Amino acid sequence: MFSKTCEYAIRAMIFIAQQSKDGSRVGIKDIAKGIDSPEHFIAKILQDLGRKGVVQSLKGPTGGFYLDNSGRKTTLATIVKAVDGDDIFSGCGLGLKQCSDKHPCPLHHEFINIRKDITNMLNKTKVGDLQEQLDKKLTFLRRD
Amino acid sequence: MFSKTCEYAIRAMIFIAQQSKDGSRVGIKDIAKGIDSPEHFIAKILQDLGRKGVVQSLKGPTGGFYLDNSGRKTTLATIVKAVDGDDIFSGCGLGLKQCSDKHPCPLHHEFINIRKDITNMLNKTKVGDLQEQLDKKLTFLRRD
DNA sequence: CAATTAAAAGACTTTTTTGTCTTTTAATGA
DNA sequence: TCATTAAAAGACAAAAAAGTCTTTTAATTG
Ligand code: FES
Ligand code: FES
Repeated sequence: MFSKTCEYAIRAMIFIAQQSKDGSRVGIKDIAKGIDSPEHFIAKILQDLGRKGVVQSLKGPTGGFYLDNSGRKTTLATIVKAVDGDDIFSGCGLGLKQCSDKHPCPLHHEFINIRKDITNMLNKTKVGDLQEQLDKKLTFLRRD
Repeated sequence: MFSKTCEYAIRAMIFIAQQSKDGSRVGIKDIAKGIDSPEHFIAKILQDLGRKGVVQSLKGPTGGFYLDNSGRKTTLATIVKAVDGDDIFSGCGLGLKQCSDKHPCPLHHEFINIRKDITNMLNKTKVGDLQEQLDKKLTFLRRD
């Protein structure tokens, strides 16, 4: 469904939202531990998201990654598009070069419904909402 | 969603169902052309499906790949499982080692609905059904 | 301003996926 | 039986994804 990179990205964003909700910042090492990902790998992913304006960061002592109130409203769709591109939103399920109603693949009519559901879900789900459920210990970012 | 290998596999199975419906067989070259895939790559994929009993084949002159009436009832789920494993049927959407109701990731409750829809779709869709729509030129296996 | 801290940048390696090529095996039919 | 045909098998290569490591840049604080 999503690339590993994208899975880590989503998990990291939720973790950052949680850890920075009081206005503080969270470092790469804590993020890597918090979401159980390779430290240098998630660093690279977040730097990329930083350049794209999806996450904010600050260097130096007391520095780290954080999300402000507007960042907490970021949807999963924004993250997925930034990391994996928009294949999942508009690509053909059977790998034809173009998905098209006029020239549909055998799976098209079944697939577009699923694709629409995925799109809706990603568009409506905000990082902040997921972080709130995490705070209530209703969900988890890693398996211990 | 699916690997390239799996996309080619599904397209090839539908093409084979179409070309062998009169009891004849279809060769690798025709399959590769018919679904616009690399010839040697789809050969390897089909040999794999052959070993797993998902497609039938015969060597020598007049040989090739074919599907009998029972093979035409093969579901997409069978093909996807044979090629990509069952990650899409039971894996966690955010990459946790295990998907679990007791220890859900932040996306779990949204994700399981989509996963269920995908599973249902793959379970109910048979190669033969897709082939019939292809015959009526309602759908296509390649872009020209 | 100097030492320290932490992200940014980027080179590099490993693994997986995708794709190619050659040789072998089996079936057919003249 | 022997030449031909076509898949099976398996080695090999290229590209992409995933992961690691080192050096540079920027912010903070004493
Ligand atoms: S053409 Fe394949 S999903 Fe639309
Ligand atoms: S735990 Fe992530 S989808 Fe179920």
